Amino acid sequence: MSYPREQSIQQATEVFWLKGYLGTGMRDLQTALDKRPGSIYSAFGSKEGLYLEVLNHYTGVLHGQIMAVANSDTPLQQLREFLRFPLTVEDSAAHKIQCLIVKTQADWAELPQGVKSELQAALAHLREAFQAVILKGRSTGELAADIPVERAAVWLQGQFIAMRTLATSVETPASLSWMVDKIVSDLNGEWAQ
Amino acid sequence: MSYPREQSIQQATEVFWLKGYLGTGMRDLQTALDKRPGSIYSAFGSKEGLYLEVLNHYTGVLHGQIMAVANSDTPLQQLREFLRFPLTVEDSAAHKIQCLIVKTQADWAELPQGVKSELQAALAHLREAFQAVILKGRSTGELAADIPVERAAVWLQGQFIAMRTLATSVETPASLSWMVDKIVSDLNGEWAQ
DNA sequence: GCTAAATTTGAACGATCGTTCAAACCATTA
DNA sequence: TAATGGTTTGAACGATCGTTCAAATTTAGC
Repeated sequence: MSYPREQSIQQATEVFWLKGYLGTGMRDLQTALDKRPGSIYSAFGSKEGLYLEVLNHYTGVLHGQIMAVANSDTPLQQLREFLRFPLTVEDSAAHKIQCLIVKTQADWAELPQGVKSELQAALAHLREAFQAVILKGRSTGELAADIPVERAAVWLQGQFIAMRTLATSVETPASLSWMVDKIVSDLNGEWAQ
Repeated sequence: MSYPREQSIQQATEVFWLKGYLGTGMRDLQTALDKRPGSIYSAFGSKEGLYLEVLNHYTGVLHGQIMAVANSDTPLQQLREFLRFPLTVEDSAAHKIQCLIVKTQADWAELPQGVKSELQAALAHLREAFQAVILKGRSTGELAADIPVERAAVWLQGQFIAMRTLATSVETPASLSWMVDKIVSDLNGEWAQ
């Protein structure tokens, strides 16, 4: 009984990811989920409620991917693959290059309070995962022992945003893969205090 | 007679910058410009037409700022100040931290074609300015002679996006000013081919 | 097979969207 | 003063927005 709910969340994710929170209408969602408005409202309460579930699910998956990087034996090597992956999606899924969280963040002033706070929480949650990557890299020796962990985590999140934003505005995202190497290289660059 | 037009564009910029293209309604604009719908439509044709003028004006100003960096004698020093500046805006203007172009880019799938192409052009135009900064830095010796110019320009645009996006989601943007130093330092970091 | 509870349906609501246009207004010239 | 040409006005349009809810349908228990 809660299986179709999971399915609805995935279909809604597709729409929100493509059109954004403001740009997605209830009628888009009715089409995507093949459900009438009353069903959606009885299951999720509101457009915001549905989006919050989408966002939480999305964040959980992304967090899991980053933690898998952190938990590997060669985190920096895995980080490379994690960063490179979105550059390789086919054209038909080009909207998936940009992170759903960053995309929604852009509409900040117009978002309902519930979405705002959940976005903040999602960003903080992912930052923890990036921090775990840094810590693990330090323990495997792939990163210098004196790298400032919190700053590096923020910075890494920034590089993640930069690459994915640039990639959305470029014809062949894969041509940006040199940036992955620069990110990893700069991680071991200067961190002057 | 075209002075109030300039003024209207500036007032419209404020609204679009705060609320985004989708989030801004004609009624928001009517209030901000203190004009009735007919006046706005006779002057700008449509919401899209007004936004295009806003975007072009905005891009021109930003381009000018970056070119001023490129034309200075110490471009890297000026780049520092250019990058640091948005981190110092007062709370009431927090929406000005994020670049209007990047903000609008996030709504890509929902934008009218005219806005899409103008956004692409704006990004390319600014990239040229960043490229001029790199070239000048190379010629003053602040940058290594063998730095890959085009890649560095793209990368610099990415760092610009990263910093401003991170800064919008942080309580005290000024606390990110260490990132400015890292950007300049990484500019002289590895650019392995 | 019958009943009760849970779920789904889809027409319809009021609000707001971008936009239009006849009428009112204003400045300039005759 | 009267006529003219350009602006500005603001009520109103059709479309779409998020949402509601009584009725129809499906499901579960006996």
